[in-house]
Amino acid sequence: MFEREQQAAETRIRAYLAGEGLPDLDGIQWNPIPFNGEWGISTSFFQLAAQEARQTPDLSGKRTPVPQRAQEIAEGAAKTLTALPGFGRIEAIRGYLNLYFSPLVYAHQVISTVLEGGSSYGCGASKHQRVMVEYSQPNTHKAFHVGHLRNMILGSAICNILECAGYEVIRSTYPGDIGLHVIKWLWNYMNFHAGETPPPDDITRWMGDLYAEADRRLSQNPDLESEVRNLFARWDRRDPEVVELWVKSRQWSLDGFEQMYRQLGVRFDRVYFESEVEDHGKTLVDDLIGRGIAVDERPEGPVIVRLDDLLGLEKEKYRVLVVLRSDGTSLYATKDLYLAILKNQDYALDRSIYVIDVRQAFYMQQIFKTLEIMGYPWAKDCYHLAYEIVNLPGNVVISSRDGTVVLLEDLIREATRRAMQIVEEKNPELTNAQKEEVSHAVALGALRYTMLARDNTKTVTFDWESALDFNGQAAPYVQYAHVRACSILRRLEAEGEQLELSENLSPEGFSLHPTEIQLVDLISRLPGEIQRAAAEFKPLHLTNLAYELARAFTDFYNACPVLKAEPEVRTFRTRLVAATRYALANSLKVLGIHAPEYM
RNA sequence: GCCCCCGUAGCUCAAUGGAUAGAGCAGUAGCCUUCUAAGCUAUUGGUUGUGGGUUCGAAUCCCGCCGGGGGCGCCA
Repeated sequence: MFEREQQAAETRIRAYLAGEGLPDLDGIQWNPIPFNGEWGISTSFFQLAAQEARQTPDLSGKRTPVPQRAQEIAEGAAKTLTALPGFGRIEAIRGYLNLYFSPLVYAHQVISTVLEGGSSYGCGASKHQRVMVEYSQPNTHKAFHVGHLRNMILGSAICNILECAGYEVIRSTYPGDIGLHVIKWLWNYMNFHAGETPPPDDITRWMGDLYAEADRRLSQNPDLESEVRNLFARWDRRDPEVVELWVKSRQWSLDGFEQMYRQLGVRFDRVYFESEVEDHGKTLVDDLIGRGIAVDERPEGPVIVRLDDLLGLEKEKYRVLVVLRSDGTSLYATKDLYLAILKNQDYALDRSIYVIDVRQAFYMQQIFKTLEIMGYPWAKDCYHLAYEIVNLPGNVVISSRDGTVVLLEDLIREATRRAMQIVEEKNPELTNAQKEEVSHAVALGALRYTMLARDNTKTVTFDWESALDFNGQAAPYVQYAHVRACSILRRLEAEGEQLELSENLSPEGFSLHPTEIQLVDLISRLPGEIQRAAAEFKPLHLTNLAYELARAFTDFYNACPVLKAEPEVRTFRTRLVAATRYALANSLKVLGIHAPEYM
C-alpha cells in the first residue's frame, strides 16, 4: 500500500550497497516485521553476505561469518537512511534492517484507502483475463450429500476470489443427467411411482430415495435387469414417452439442486449437461481415429489414445486413455474432451479451471495432454484444481450404497436448528425474522468456514460435533467481531453524532495503542492476501486473515473504548472501526459467508 | 511394480526458505453496573515421523526409509 515510500527506501539502500562495492541485488525482498506492537517492513542481508563470501575467496581464513557480516551491512545501511520520509525508527538487528512506519501517518493512509474503497476494498483492478471455473458435477436423479459440499464451497469461493482479484469469471456446472443411474430411476418411477410429484421443499431427498429404491429392487431381483436394459434401448431410440419423463424428472432434480445452491450462496452462469456433449464427443473420437491420434481396437477392444507412445516417452507417464467403449458407448473422456473444446468456443477463455477431487488427478492430466496433442494451444491453460475428499471418522468413505451418507439438506437443517437454539439463548430480544436470518448466516457460515480453513490437499473428516461447533476459530467468531463493529457505529449514530469519517488532521495529538497498530496492519494486508489466494487457489489464506482480523479487532475492542474516548481519539477510532467493518465484511464476502449486523 | 498426496502440541489445524514454530479445541484457575460474555485473561503442552543432503539459514527444497491415504486400458 505504500509502494512510494518503500521505493524510496529501496533506492537509498541500493545506492549505499553500490557505494560500498557490494554486489547489487535484483530487488529487495520486503517482509512485515513479525513482532506485534510496532508496524513496519524489514529486509535481510544474509543473501548478500553469502554472495560476497562466494565471490571473494577467503585467503586469510579469518573472514567474518555470514550472519555477522549481514549485520554489519544492515548497520551501514541503517546509518545512511536518515530522514527517510514516512518512516520513524530504523534499526539493524541480527542481520535484518527494520524500518518502522510513522504509525499515525500510515494508519490514516490505510484507513482512508479502505473508506474510499468501501465494499470493494481489497479487490484488484481488472486483469482483462477471462477464466472459467467448472465446479459442482452432481448426478441428477440422485441424492446430494456432504461429499459434494467441499466441491461447491471451494468452487464458489475460488470464483469469488478470482473475481475480486480482477479476473472475469464464468461459473459453470456439469450435471450428470444421463447414464445408467438415470435409467434405473426412470424404470422405478414408471413402474412404482407413476404420476407422483416430489414434495416442493424436499425434492432432492425424494429423488435420492427413489434412486435408492430402484437400486434395492434391482439388486434383490436380478431378473428385472432386462427391463432396465429394455428401457435403456428405448432411451437410445429417443422414445418420446421416455424423453418426456426424463426432461421432467431432470428438472425436478435441478430445482432441488437450485434450492441448496441458493442456501449455500452458489450460482452458475452456464450449465453444461452431459447429455449435451455426448454425441459431439463421439464425433470427436471418430476424428481422432482419422488423424491417427486414437487407435480403434473395436470390436475386440476400446478406442484408446496411447499417450506415452505419441509423446515418444520411454518411461510410462501418461499411459493409455480410453476414449470410447468397445461397444461404441461413451465414457467420461469422450465427453470431457469435447466439453473442453466447447468451453473455449463459447467463451474464448484465458484459463479453464476444473474443481474436481484429487482422485481424478491422473485422468485430468491425460485429458489435458490429449488436448495438447490435438493441437489446442490453450490446453496448457487448463488447470485441475484438486482437493482431498471428505471422509467420515475412521477413514470411512462416504457412499450412498453403504448407507453412510449424510444428506446435505439434513446437515443444513441441523446446523440451522442448532444455531437457532444459540440465538434464542444469547439474544432473545431479536424478532423472529431476525433470529432466522442470524441462525442461517451462522450455520451456513460455519459450514463454509470449516471447509475453507483447510488446505486443499488435506482430507476433511466430517463429524457432526465439529461441523456444528460454533466456538473458537470459526465463522461465528469473525461474524461476531463484525457485529460488534456495527454495534459501535450504530450507537454513534443513535447519539445523533455525525459519523465523522473524513480525514482526521491532527496526527501529533496522540499515540496509537499497540492493538490499533496491529489492527491497521492486518487491514492493510487484505488486497495482497486476495491476490495470493487467487494465484494459489487457496481460500485458506483468507480464512486465516479473516480470523486474525477478528481477533485483532476483539483485542482492540477490549483495550480501546471508542464512545468514551477523547474527541480526537474518538474520531480516529470511529474511522478505524468503520474500516475494520469493511475489511471483515469484504473478506467474509469473498469466502461466501454472510456478515450479519447483529447476532 | 510405477505415480501422487499427507505426517507439526493429547485432538483438529496454521506458518513467502528468514528472527522466539502459532491458533483453536480439550484441561485447570479467574473475569459480566462497561461499545453484545458467540467474548476476555492466566496456565499447561514441541527432537515439526525418521536418517542424510543443499543453504548464511529448512517444518518448508532434494534423496532414502517408516507410517497413513489415493491413483494406474473399456467406473465416474
